[in-house]
Amino acid sequence: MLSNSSKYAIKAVLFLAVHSSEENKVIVKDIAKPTNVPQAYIAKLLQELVKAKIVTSVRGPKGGFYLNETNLEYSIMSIVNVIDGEDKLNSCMMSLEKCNEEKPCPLHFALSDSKNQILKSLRSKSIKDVVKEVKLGNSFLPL
Amino acid sequence: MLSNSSKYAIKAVLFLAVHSSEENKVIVKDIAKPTNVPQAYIAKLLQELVKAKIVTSVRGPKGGFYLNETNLEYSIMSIVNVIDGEDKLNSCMMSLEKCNEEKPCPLHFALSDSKNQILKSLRSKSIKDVVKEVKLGNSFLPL
DNA sequence: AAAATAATATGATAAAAATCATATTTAAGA
DNA sequence: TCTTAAATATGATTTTTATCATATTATTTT
Repeated sequence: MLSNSSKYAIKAVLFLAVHSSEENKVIVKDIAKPTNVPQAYIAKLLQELVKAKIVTSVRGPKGGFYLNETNLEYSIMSIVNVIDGEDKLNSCMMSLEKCNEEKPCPLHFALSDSKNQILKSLRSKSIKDVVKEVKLGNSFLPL
Repeated sequence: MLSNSSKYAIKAVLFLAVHSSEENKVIVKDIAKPTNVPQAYIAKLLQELVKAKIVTSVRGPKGGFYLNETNLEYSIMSIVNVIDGEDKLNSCMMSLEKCNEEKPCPLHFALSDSKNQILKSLRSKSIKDVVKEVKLGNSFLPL
């Protein structure tokens, strides 16, 4: 459902959301280690996120990555969309072209409600929301 | 979430559930075509399903695949378990080792309820149940 | 201006998943 | 018993995904 790449990207963004700011940028190495993601790999994903304006970067000494206020407003879904593409999550779970509400496939009712709920959650939850929960101690970040 | 292989396997099994019987066996070619699955590929998956006793096979002329009464009792989940392995679906959606109810990861609440619901559906729905729904016209089989 | 430090761009390699091909075994029917 | 039609076993190839490596560009500091 979520690709490895998406999971990595989410991890990196959440890490930045909690640990970075414009005054406190974080370099790839220091994102890779605590999130358990190969450095060169996360570097590549971060580049895509920067292009999509979900993450902010500054080159050179004292440079690094951070999330600004605008970045924090993005939804978790938007991260997935950038990395895996828009349609990936939106299709029938059996990958059946012809499946729809009028002609549902045999697993449609078993799966689609729950899947839609997942989509809704990912769309409605912003990065900022997640940070809030972590700060309140409702969820945890050993990524 | 579901691998391509699992989706193919489910398609093949559902096709057999509706179109086969001991008196009316179906050969790979005639499973591959209507389900839109490459023949050599589905043949391999069917072998695994036969080993797991979810599908019955007979070799030689007049041979082929079919589902007997026992086969029909298996759940959709059991197909997935055979093809993708037992744990695949049971792990945290972020693939975080340390995520659990006491120390939930940031996406735990957003995702785990829905995911558990999907698991429950897949576990409780038998192949026979699906056939019933198709026969009642509640769902459709152009796979 | 030069040196150092960081991201960025690009592409190579490795691993996994999906797909294809072929020889072997089994059972039916002539 | 021989031929034929089917599954089965095995492994090769291709494609996709994941991972690694390196040269380039931008920015700060000296």
